[in-house]
Amino acid sequence: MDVKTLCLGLLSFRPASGYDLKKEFESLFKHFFPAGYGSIYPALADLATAGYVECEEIAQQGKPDRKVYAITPAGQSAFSQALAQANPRHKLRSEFLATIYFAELMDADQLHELLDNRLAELRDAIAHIDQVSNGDRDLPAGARFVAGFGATLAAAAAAYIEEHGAMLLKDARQDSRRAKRPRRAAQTNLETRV
Amino acid sequence: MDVKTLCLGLLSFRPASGYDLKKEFESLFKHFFPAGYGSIYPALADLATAGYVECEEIAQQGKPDRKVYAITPAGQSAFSQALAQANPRHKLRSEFLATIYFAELMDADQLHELLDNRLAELRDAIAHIDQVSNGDRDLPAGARFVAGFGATLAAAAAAYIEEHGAMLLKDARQDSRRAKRPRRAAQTNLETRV
DNA sequence: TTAGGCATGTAAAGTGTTACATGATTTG
DNA sequence: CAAATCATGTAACACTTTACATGCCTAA
Repeated sequence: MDVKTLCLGLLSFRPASGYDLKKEFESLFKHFFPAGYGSIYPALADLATAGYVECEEIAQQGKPDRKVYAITPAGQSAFSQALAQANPRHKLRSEFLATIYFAELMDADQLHELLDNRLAELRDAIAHIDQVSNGDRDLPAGARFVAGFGATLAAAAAAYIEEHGAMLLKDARQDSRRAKRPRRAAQTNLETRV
Repeated sequence: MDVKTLCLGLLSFRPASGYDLKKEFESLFKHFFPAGYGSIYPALADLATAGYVECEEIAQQGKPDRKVYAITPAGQSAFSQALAQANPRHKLRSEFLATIYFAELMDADQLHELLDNRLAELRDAIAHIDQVSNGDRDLPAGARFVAGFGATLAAAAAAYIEEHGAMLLKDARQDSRRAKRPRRAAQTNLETRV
């Protein structure tokens, strides 16, 4: 399942332009399947070439034509097949964890910042998901499941960092260049919560 | 932080061959930063060209020379800089969740299989992490944090699927072509646990 | 008047995945 | 006897990311 297939799937709900699709990617998909214009526009062009979608151009004043894509019967069946495909993957690549792995080589301030940033991102993600899923009262079951999944995992990640972040700090280097400055880290979420 | 940088980081602990590094990637990194030979070998070649590592070739009988790479001072400082870099990302791309998003377009058997497969993968991941981290009693703090993080999140994901998987099944299509067969799904983890 | 939203795309660069290619030794 | 482990790498392919390129309208 690549961006192209996902676009096709979204078009199976309703016709949309590339711009519209980008907004959908920004809302729920943002945290588990991000995509930018650079992926979406070429994907739509490919889908049109394959005959899976049809494009209606709507002229506008002062803006480029709005190109609204609609799925075709061929597209519907192609998407069904894609859904039925055996093994959808769940790929994670975390530079955050890779960095933490080398915690002993970092000084305490660096580590603090790293953990705090990640915590902030996780809280933003949770807020974002809540906002998106509360905005739409009757979200379909699939969307609700996905939103709940995302929020739950983000909460678990945040809780883990809060509970276990301290164990990294103990071992971390005290960087002499920084030790004399008042500890900026003292005001962080981490310190106040752990 | 790409595969190249991570290889450099691993070499900062001890010298190793590409084959050795692959094994390290298979152990703890497997679930949050996977890499294959196709990434590792070119990475080592690039690092050597950049002067960040040095290679000692050890002749062997019946096997290609074993090339053991060791980090250089230049490599050490390059890696330190990479660690200090502000914003390590945490990238997720889940075809699993993308598929679930379209749950209403799938029939119940398909969904069951999908959820069960994912549950099985999560349990394997947890078992794998436990095995790896119990194998080594005095794992450094960074590694312990990462292992715990992975196991915790996998457990949270599994729990979420067990608790909320049923809400997808209710809405799912009953596929008439399959309805008459004895329900294979009846023996799954999901059914017995939810 | 400035920032943000609307609206399209292209091109190059960067990365990673998969398949290919080879072959001896050890373990069950 | 078969499968796994040891051991290296290349080449093609796929895919995404980022930067570039353009330009009007609306709301604060």
